[in-house]
Amino acid sequence: MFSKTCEYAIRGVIFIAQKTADGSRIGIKEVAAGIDSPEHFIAKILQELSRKGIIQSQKGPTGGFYLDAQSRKHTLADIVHVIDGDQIFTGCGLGLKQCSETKPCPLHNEFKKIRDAISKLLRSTHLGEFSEQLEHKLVFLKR
Amino acid sequence: MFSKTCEYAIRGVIFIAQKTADGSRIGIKEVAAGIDSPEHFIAKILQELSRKGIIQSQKGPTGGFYLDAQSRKHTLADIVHVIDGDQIFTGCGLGLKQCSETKPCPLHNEFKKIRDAISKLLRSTHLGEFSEQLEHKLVFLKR
DNA sequence: ACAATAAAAGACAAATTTATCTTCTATTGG
DNA sequence: CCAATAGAAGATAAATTTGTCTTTTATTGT
Repeated sequence: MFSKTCEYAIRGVIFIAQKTADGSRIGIKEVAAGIDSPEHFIAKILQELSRKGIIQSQKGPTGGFYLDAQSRKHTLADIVHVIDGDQIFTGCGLGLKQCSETKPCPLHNEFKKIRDAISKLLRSTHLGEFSEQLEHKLVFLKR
Repeated sequence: MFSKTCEYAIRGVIFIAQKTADGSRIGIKEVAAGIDSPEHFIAKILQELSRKGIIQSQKGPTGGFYLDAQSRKHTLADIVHVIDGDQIFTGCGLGLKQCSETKPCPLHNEFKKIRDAISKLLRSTHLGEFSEQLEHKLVFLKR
């Protein structure tokens, strides 16, 4: 469904949201350990999300990653869009570029329903929700 | 959603179903041209599906690929299962191996609905349906 | 039996994704 | 201002997926 990179991205951001609900920052090593991912790999991913304004980062001592008020309004769809592009939102299930409403592949309408369900889910899940969850179930972000 | 290999597989089998609805056989070159895929690549995919009994093949002159009565009862789910495994049917959307009903990831229940919709679609689409379609819209299997 | 045909199989190569390692830059506290 | 800290960035490498090429095997019609 998502690339591995995107899976790490979502897990990482959820972890950050949960761990920095009080406005504090969290270091990359802690994130990597928290979601059981390669440190430098998740670092690059978070840098990308930071550049795009989906999350915030701060260099130097006491630095780390966190979410500001604006970021908490972002959705999972924003993350997926930055990392995997819009393939999952608009792409044909059979990988056909020319597939469209007017020239549909044999499964176009069926796939459309599923794509729409995925889009709706991702667009309606805001990052702030994860900060607000009382029971974080952190262990379940590890593989 | 699917690997490229799996996309080719589905497109290839639909094409074969449409082209051999009369019980005839179709050569690998024609299939490759028909779905705009690398010849040897789709060949390997169809060989695998043939070994697993999802489609039939015949060597030698007048040989080629086709579907028998039994194969027409197979579903898209069977193809996906052979090529991509059961990840799409049962896997966690965030790639977590330990994610389950009792230890769910933060998106488990939401992803479950989507997985179920995909499963239902794939399991309910039988290969025979494509043989029976009057208007084949063959061009829409090409990229 | 023989030559032609077409799928099967195996080796190899390119491309993409995933992961690692090293160096650079910004920030903080003393 | 300096040393320590921590993210940013770039280069490199491993693994996986995708694609290509060559040889083998089975089948057919003559």
